[in-house]
Amino acid sequence: MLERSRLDASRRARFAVSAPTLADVAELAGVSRQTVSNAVNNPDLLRADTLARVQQAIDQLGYKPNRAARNLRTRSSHLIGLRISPVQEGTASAVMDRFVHSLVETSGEAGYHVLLFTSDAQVTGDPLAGYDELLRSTAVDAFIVTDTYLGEGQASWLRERRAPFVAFGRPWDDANARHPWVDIDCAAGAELATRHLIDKGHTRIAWIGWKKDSVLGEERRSGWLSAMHGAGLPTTGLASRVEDAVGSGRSAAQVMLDEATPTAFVCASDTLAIGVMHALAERGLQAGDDIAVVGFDDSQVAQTVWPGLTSVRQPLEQAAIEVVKALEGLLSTPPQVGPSVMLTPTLEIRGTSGPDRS
Amino acid sequence: MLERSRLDASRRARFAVSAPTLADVAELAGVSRQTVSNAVNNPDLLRADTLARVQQAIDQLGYKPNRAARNLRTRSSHLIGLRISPVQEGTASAVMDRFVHSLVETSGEAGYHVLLFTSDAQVTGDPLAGYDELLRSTAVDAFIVTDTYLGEGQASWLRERRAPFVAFGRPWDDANARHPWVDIDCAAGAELATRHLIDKGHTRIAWIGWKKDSVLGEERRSGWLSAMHGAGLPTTGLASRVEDAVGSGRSAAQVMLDEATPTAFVCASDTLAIGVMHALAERGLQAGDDIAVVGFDDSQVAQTVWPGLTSVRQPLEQAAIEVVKALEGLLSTPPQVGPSVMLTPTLEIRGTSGPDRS
DNA sequence: GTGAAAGCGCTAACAC
DNA sequence: GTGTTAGCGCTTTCAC
Repeated sequence: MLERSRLDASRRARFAVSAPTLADVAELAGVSRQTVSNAVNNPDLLRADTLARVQQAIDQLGYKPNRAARNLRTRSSHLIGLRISPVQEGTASAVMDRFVHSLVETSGEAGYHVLLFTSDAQVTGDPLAGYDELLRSTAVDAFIVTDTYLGEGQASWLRERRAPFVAFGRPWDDANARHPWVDIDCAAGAELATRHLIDKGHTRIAWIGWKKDSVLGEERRSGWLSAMHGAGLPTTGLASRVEDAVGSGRSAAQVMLDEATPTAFVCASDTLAIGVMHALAERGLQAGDDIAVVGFDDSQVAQTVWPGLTSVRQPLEQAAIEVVKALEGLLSTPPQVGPSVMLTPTLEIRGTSGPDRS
Repeated sequence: MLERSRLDASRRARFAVSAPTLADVAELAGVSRQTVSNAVNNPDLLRADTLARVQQAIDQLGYKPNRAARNLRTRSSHLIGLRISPVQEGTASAVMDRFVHSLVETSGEAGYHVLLFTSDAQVTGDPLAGYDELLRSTAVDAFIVTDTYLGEGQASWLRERRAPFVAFGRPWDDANARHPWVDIDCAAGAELATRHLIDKGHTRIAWIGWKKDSVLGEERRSGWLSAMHGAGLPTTGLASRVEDAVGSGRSAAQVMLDEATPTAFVCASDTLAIGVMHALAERGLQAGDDIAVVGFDDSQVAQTVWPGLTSVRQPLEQAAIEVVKALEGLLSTPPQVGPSVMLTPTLEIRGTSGPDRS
């Protein structure tokens, strides 16, 4: 083992053997440090035999380039920041979880790691504080922005500072946005769900959606609308707009059942769909057999609840792949911004979407 | 604006104005670079007026220390690695999600960021590959290890390499383990659930748990056992051990209902509890009114399913706080390893745990 | 194709 | 208290 007097005591205490450096490899392979660097980063530049010798030294020592040094030199961290928002208790949502996982997996393959942070909006009062800190301290190379339906705050702030970022979610407010984004066509999802019910013979299909100020909710609602109109079916009195909560879905369904006699419900979320199922249970009705229900997001609730909630599933794995692809373009030199990507959801058909038996 | 000819073109292209450095602040404040460094890291060393002058220069320039440079110098990244495992589709589990969020929040307050990575076990065949890479490239200061019930592989591997880590989960296999850990007393959770049912008048309370090779499952089962024994109630024929899947819980409940006539079920997970509820629904029985059911983990499913699944809730927020506390000790100089922490879960009482009406 | 020199931005050690 | 010096480990010119 090489003597490493250059190492300070605290490091020795923490790690038994200090990590080998470029210099160690160079010495062992009998080449200069640059040659080792080239072997790692530009192997094509080396002669085959030199490369082999260096490679062997690298393997023998278990050399890995030191991140901090590389980051300092290249001015990049190969880290991407992702802000996560608080878990919504009492709802069925599960989108972020799956997306984060896919993102970590995909970005890992591209050589990036995902750095999580929270907005601390409740602490500092500024939801952008987390971004600012990471950006100014050059901790991350880029950001992934989600929740774009909440407004263009994040996006415009980042754009102003010329911080590279990719949005998962279209720029709802800003038609002139130039940043790369990936989104899922949730109107198509709602349309898919509605058509499925129409195929099952339903003609009075209700929409339980979110309040009008939710752009996402209006978008999903438009899918229901166009499917209904496309089939020449009535929609009057069949739409309801409420908070995204189980109780809200329940009450909305109760009112709807009394006033509009639908045979099926399409909902903007699994949370609302579960609420509808509660309303049915209260009336002794069985979702699927008596009244059809379709949710949105294919949450764990949809997957496990009796008798299985038919639900629109977002292709989050694919979304993550596209996001990372956009990211790689953005971080290459010169930066390349490809076309934005819109993905189409699928429908997971389960027990709650039975045929019309009225 | 200062002229910054030292900056390379690619950086200028990406960020409009380069980040100010220590030298910029020093120049503006009319002090040396070291003094600025002290102002940031050891403000006590400066005279009040110097500190104020430097601070003003910092604010004026919007200076933030460059992470990479600081990391290189201090040999620490203030990053902690957390391996996430694939999302389990079709189950009700939600533990990791909540834990990750709490961890990000808590560690952020302590000056650490959470770096996510996956094992890529399916790709490389080595579940420890992710750890190895991050460790050898000195990308993280420490790890948070979860899933310790799967064996001591991660822990012993990290210990061998003297990598600092805190485990969320006790060292099941290794009584001699010296690393800090935080865990939740799930036996106490199961006991809590069982006692609650006993208080409700139930005497024939069945256990639907995991297979015998699951240490976690056996631990939870022991809580049910001790509550039953403590109340002098019979347990013979009332325990079942199955896979953690809705279908398994359903079949187990069917068999149990036929053979042992329980009036209540305690389950090792919400997933199994949902399975039990399916079995009840198939027999026209109402969970809560006819037969009581209690789950484990307080998942979104428990929170939203009709009529509300009573479930054991793990104090994950508190666990994250304790983990970060242990981490701070571990990363201080000299490293301090405090006592391990065992937290007690609570019971979220909902509709499925009604009184015995038999 | 390989080596020598320089320096990224910061902080530890020491001089004053 | 403050300034000077040195160097963390790497990559980027630029000679040869």
